[in-house]
Amino acid sequence: MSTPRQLRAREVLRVLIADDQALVRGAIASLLDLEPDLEIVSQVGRGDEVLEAARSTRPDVALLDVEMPGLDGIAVARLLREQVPECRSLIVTTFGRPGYLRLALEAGALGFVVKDTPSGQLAAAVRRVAAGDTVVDPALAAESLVMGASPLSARETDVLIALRQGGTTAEVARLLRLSEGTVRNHLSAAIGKTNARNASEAARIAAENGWLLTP
Amino acid sequence: MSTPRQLRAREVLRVLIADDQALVRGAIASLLDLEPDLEIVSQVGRGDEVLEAARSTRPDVALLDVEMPGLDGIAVARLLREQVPECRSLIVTTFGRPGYLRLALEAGALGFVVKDTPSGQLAAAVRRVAAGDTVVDPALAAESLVMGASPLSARETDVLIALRQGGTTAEVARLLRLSEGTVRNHLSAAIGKTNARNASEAARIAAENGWLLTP
DNA sequence: ATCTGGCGGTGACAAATGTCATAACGGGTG
DNA sequence: CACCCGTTATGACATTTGTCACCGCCAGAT
Repeated sequence: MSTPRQLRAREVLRVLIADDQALVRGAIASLLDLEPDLEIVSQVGRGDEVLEAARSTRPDVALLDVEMPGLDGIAVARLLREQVPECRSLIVTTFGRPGYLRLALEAGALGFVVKDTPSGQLAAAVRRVAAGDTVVDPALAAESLVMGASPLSARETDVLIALRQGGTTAEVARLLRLSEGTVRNHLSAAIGKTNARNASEAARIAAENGWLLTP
Repeated sequence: MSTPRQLRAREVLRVLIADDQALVRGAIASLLDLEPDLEIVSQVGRGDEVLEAARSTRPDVALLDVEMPGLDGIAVARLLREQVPECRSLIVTTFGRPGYLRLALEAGALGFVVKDTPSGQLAAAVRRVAAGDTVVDPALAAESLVMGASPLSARETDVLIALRQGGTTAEVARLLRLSEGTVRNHLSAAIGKTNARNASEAARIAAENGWLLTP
């Protein structure tokens, strides 16, 4: 039934895996290695190591975690699109942040699945992305539509990001070279837009919606 | 090639896997299935489904994620210890919270590894736990010693937990049936003990240290 | 029985945070 | 050009949050 006579060069799909948790990375590799038409050609644990690995091992598909040290998976997808365009990106992430999906697609990723999709479907997603189809988690797609894009302005986003790292507003002001009053203004706007009741809740809500990635 | 003539009863170790992320769960299963002496007898995605699965499938070792809906992995380990004592527990967690380790050992878990240990070592950890040895991530063990037990009183812990769910102190007070002033006092104490600069930072620090699990 | 120390609680006070009005500046857009 | 929007900034003000002194309770020690 399969077609042994079609001796295309593209019979075996070369796959790169990027995930910061070694155990998960190895486990996914062993899962995909069971498929005869998939070959794991590279495994990396940091976002900023993907590009070099992709250049040297020429994968057809890159499985990218979003949360990684060095560089997040969405930024990596953007780089791959520009510099290694023959490698398609499939984002595989822990949290179903609706905003991540939109950013990922804008960054040129073809696929987006969350880590609690059935493990049997991953190989199928890889094949479809390799073929040029887009693969998107349906539940997340729906949520992403209602949620829409981030309502936060660029500066408001910066302030929330800084707030999650340094603690107080005074420190945020110093970090961003702003006056304290300005920081409070941005925070007040962000609190209103996120329907939060204080700054830390606003930061939490924004993070949960995937609005704190620099686009 | 395998050894059909060595018909020992204990030749194959029966393993249960509990993790809320289906993809990770399946991937770990396929990783361990490569080992001829390990057999995956059960996979569950919720903490409160483990006990029933353990009773019906009689595993030798249970791999338990800490973060799970229904019941956290440490509480599950405690239950297994009491009600299915022949099943040893191995905690496999995403975050290396030092406090988790201590709680896990107190709950009767024999092993504790974080998800960024090399994937090749997982099978070895399973075998050692099955044999009754304790397996602990060395880096985490050292950190756990310096960190020690939680400095927070029971009530302070309650307040921080409530703060992470409801937003403002007023809501925390209503949730816990306390006066607002009392909540502020507990928070002040917690802020001092954690060297934080405001309540939300204290909550974050306590969570990162694994001090917010009800022991 | 009395002392003592930790914990939980109350109220007063100080400091930080959130809100609002206002204004100047620059970049786009009609 | 006039206009709108985002950014930065200031000052005034209400509210929330953090700190502290003090009190009552209970358990263990003396």
